[in-house]
Amino acid sequence: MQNRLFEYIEKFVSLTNDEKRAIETLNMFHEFKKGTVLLQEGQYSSDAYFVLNGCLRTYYIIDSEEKTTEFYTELEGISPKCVLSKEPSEYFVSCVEDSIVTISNPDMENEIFEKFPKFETLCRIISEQLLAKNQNSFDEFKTSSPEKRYLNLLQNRPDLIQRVPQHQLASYLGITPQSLSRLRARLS
Amino acid sequence: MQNRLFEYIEKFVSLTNDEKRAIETLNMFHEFKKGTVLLQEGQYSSDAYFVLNGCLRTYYIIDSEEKTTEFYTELEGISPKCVLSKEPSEYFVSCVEDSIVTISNPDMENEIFEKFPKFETLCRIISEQLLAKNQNSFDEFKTSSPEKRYLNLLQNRPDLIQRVPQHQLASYLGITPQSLSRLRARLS
DNA sequence: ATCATTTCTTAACTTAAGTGAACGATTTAT
DNA sequence: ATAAATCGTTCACTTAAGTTAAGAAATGAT
Repeated sequence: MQNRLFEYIEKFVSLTNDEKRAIETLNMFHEFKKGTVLLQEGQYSSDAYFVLNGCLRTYYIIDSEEKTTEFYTELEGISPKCVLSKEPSEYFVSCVEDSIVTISNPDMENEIFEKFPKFETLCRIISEQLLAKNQNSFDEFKTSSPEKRYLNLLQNRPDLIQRVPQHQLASYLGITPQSLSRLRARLS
Repeated sequence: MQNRLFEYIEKFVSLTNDEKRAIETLNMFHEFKKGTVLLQEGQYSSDAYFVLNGCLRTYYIIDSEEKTTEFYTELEGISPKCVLSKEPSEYFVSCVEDSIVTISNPDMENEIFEKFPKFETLCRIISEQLLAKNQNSFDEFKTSSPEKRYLNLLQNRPDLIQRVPQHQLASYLGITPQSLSRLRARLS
């Protein structure tokens, strides 16, 4: 699993053995069972998650209904809003599957940044890319109908449709589970 | 206008006179008339924009219809996707009002980063914050009905409803201009 | 100032999403 | 293994959004 992390990082910057060792000593690797809640609504937390294996999801509970807003699979990371805002979290993070995840926090990051400024460059680049990607997803969402969004998902993340329960997918698509069920029936 | 930029930056990091002068020599300040198109669909560009005064919007043309996805007003920045992807832009950027804008590009940024590493920290922090903000907006969008989204907008960016044409607001809310018109009638 | 274009609203109609409820199917807990 | 809870689908009904069209209002161009 370490290797998977290093390979990911080396898509952006090269790593010396020293740097790899520095990462290893941080002891960031954690394993969780399906259903484990990593972050609760209302909780203060400074933890960011990076998925090495498995699947996490973020969801709100609104009018006692779960509203899933995002799924994070292999090599995707979540830096929850509450980490930056330092306010209680508005949403939950939990494991859709058994998952292997790294957990880090700003203190660890700053420590690494000081020793190896390269990592700050890494984080800047990744943030910029995630922002562009997120903006793009948002644009696609705004400019598409639920049906188009579902077809899009089939194209771009077919794995999600397999590994994630329908009712979680539904709110991810901005609709009710019933509508998704109908939509699927309509398409076949 | 320079001052407005410095004040913004100094919300994140303090600036020495040296650093201010370095920024000034970059000559980033530009003034545009309402309606000016800064970026065309299909165009390659490495320019990022930061609004000091006025309002920019990003929009797609889909089936010969304009779909507005975002508005950028005072102290908001756009780093178009095509700058990072190095592919032709999928969308347009134009001025909703007469606007004063800084234009920068990765070369300028890297030059500054080398001289003043502090600016890379600045950019990382801003990216991280924008990402969190963008994710939050996306979440709100997904979990709200068009009506709720409109009411939200009234709350959070009432200025936009004044300064921006209805039909541009409509696609920003993910609906047609007719639906927005109806929705407004319904609410009063 | 006038004309042309664009924008906003309204209306009638169609289509799809929300809602509430029911019923197997599946999963989870004991 | 069995009961309980959750999940996915279907149905009938309601509500709202998409679509097409038309006309009034506002804006922009000459």
